[in-house]
Amino acid sequence: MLSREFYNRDALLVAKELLGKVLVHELFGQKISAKIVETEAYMGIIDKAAHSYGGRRTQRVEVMYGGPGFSYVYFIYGMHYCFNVVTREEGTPQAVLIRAVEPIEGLEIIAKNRFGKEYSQLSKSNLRNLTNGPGKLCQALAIDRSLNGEDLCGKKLYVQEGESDKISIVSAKRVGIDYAEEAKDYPWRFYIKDNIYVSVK
DNA sequence: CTACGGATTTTCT
DNA sequence: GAAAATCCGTAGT
Repeated sequence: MLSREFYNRDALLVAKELLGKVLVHELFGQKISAKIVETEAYMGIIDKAAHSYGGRRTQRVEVMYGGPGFSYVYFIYGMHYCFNVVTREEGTPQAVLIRAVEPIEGLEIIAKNRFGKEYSQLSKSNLRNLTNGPGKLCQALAIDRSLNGEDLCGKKLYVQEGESDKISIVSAKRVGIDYAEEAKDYPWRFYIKDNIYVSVK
């Protein structure tokens, strides 16, 4: 798995380098894994789109103020979870939102979690919508509030190296942050070019 | 293919 | 009391 030091850097750098790596959740002795294909950097104090903008420090965002390499999971729109990786040292509240992944292992569990069906019964539309969004991948990988604050340098939820294929990275505006004034146009979303699981091209 | 609105509840003001 | 780092179904082109 990735070292604590990997996460102890600016979210912009970590967001780019997480692309192509593999997110793993071990649950009930089963392994669910998926390649990270889309991320967004949230740069903390100076970023109007970040939950920690201006040093806002509430119960919800507390984990962002802790050390690097821990998970930040929050509940949004009354029904979805979003999974982030906390970056930078204690006191500097940055994070990287994982926006989309490509399923690798545990396909049956993923299919069941998302659509309550066997993998072989999924429609073409089902397959395309398995993990191509922040809320969708949390449902697919069974990530919920109980995993908020989880140590990603542990054995339950972690990120490991992927295949060392060369990937082409695209930068784009972040999604769903129209309230963030000038910050809404910053090119702080990154994704793997031509990957079909990317949520917004 | 795009556009739109409803769902549903935590979180913060 | 309002907004939210989203998703899904339906209707229209």
